Amino acid sequence: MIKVLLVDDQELVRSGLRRILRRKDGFAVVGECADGAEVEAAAAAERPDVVVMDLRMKHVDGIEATRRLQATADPPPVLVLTTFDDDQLLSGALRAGASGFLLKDSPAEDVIRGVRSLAAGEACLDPAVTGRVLNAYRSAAPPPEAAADELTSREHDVLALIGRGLSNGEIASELGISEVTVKSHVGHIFVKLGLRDRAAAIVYAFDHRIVTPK
Amino acid sequence: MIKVLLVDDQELVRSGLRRILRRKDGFAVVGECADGAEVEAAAAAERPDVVVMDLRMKHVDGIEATRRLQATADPPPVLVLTTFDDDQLLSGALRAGASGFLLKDSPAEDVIRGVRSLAAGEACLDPAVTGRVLNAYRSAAPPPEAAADELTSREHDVLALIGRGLSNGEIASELGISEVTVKSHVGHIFVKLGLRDRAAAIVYAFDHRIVTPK
DNA sequence: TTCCACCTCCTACCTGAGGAGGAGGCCGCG
DNA sequence: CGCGGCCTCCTCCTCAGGTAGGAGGTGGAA
Repeated sequence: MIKVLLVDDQELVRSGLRRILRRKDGFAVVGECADGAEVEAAAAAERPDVVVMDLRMKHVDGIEATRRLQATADPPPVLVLTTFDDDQLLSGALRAGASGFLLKDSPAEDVIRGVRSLAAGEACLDPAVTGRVLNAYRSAAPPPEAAADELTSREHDVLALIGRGLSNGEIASELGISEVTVKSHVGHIFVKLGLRDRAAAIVYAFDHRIVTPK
Repeated sequence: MIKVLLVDDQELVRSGLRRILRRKDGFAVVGECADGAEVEAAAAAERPDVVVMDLRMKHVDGIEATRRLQATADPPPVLVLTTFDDDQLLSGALRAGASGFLLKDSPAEDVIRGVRSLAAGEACLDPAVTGRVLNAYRSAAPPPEAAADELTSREHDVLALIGRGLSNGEIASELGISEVTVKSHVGHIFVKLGLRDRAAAIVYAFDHRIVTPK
């Protein structure tokens, strides 16, 4: 039996979900909240296996409620169910610790599947948003540091500092050598990598993961 | 009618998939490959809407085949179907450009759903692996878009081009304005964002996801 | 030893980038 | 209507950045 806590400020939505879950075996709605502020207390009292959470709510929105809930001890997984397919919401919800993200125009069976997945410790994404998460994943954990191997180790050091936006003078004092020497290294880097100026070098450094954003 | 190309070195698996797809309306298996090396040619000949791809194959494995396929013009989406839930495979397949990743112990209906999703331009992940992708997403893409909103839209355009390593002159011709004007915009950007030079601006652009690596 | 790659530092020179300070035109808002 | 923000373009000036061509020192490999 999977215990579910429903969080949505609209009674209509909650009753719809209640109905859907009741029609299937194996689910029990153990509580409902109309406001994100109530979620923590309700979860502590009812110990649900899954929390189904709307995002747009008055007072405390779903993202903040999710964040607070996930900060408690042994929190239940949160399945976000929202009307709006918005990057801000998606990112915010997942970063707040949600394990599932479904759009409200999903068929009822998808919601059922989602709740089951989360109860099993898995995660669940709406197909409509999976692509975007995938893109982030792809660009996120890059394979190795690609082949900038034509560079000597010193040149590599210099390129890394260029990639951080440092001037030749700063690189010089950072490495404890003269600015002239830095210029020499920089020139060699440009020739070897076919770059035109340090702007191109910075872009190269990011593209080849010699430095990474923020 | 969704045209599907099956790629698996085991005839048994292909026939199983063929059967599953034939039982449902709206699917047509337009080709089969037993080797990753054949995929490119088959896709070019049959123009499938979705490619269902095994990973473990002789000669050319599924990841390499996916990579090659995605490098062609207007490639079909690839749904990876594999026996092994392995991080290396997951990461490799997604990075190679796969839009879906399902495990072979998924129920038939999940495969059907996956193919439909991919044909619709969406993506699809097995619940068992979604969690890991989500974790990467969380730790990876901090803010999808931070507030560089103090910039005017034109300044934002200019910053994006700076971030791609362009010179003032190149930005000018790209935007169809004079280099002098570009310099003016650039100066305003520096003041507003507290940057010292264009090197810092490039780093800023990457850090704030105004441009992204590779 | 000789050779070579690398690191270091040098001079001299040229150009793009950035700062300072405006100016004119367009448009939306009070 | 006038004000202010934005976009556009201008000049004059300075300097960091980049090019060109070298020279001396080290250490490892042939």
